[in-house]
Amino acid sequence: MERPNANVKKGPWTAEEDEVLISHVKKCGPRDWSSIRSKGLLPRTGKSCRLRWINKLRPNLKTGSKFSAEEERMVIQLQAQFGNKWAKIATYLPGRTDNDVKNFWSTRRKRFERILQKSTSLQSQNNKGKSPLVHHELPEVPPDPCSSAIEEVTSCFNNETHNCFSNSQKFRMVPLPDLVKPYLLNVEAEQPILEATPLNMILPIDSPPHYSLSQLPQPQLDLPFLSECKELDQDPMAPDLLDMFGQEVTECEIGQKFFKENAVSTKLGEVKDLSIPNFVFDDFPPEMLDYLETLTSSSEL
DNA sequence: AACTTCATCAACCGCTCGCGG
DNA sequence: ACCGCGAGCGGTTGATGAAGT
Repeated sequence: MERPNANVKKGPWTAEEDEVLISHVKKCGPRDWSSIRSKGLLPRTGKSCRLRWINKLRPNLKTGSKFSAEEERMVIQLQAQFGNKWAKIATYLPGRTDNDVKNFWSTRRKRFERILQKSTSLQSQNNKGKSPLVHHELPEVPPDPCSSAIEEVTSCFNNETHNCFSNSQKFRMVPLPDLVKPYLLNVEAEQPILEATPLNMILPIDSPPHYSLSQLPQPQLDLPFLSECKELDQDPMAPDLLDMFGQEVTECEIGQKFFKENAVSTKLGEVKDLSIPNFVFDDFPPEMLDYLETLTSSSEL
């Protein structure tokens, strides 16, 4: 058993340490991590050894190569589907680790937040002495029965005043592709920067190839269906559910498997999972979440 | 050239989960 | 049922280099 803090080395790995670790894995396989230290092979914790193997030494890793546009799209879609389940997402991206995906996502999140911050501070500067930005200046979008709640949330996210509670029919939209390439946001523009983006337009980014359900990459590991999803699979209600809520999924062409893995309901959590990266919701005040819950539960099955 | 800002990556930490005793 | 342990996961931090000013 490992004794904590007893002669444990931390920090960057050396080539020699890598060699030792690789030869351990060759001998014993990628397991028994803690024995590496207990046998005196390396002064590293089992945890550290495992991480080093998973993230750097494992064969067929795409180390050093940037995420392709395809991979970026996959991450966006899968994150919207699974949330921050980086390990799970990584199984759909050959050669990528959970750490890679996590780093990728947090980089974009930070970038987006920074741009949003710049954007709002610029707006408040521009609005000094003027009447504040009001909704009638913004593009008006007819409510969509399927996605209005989501669009509304999206619009609220980009509206620093959060006053969309009182005017739910007019939207200030965040074009979600900019979550991927937020540098496309024109923060200098005086005019309303963002145009309404219907939800079904969100996914195509930079003329992407179309995924079909069968084309979507399979995970590298077998991910068993959740039991409730098996039930869903056999549930005679399932076609109706697909009609009502699967539309977004099928339009997004995320894939039947994903859909099945996430029990469908109109609860807020699933709305989150199906549509918008979770961080969009992170800073919402509780009343907004309650409000969304109300919106979604009004069409409860 | 010096400084700042930003992006990327590697690694650690704390927590949870599952398993075996 | 409980406990201890190892493995795995997600969040976070720190180092480093590139790009911008």
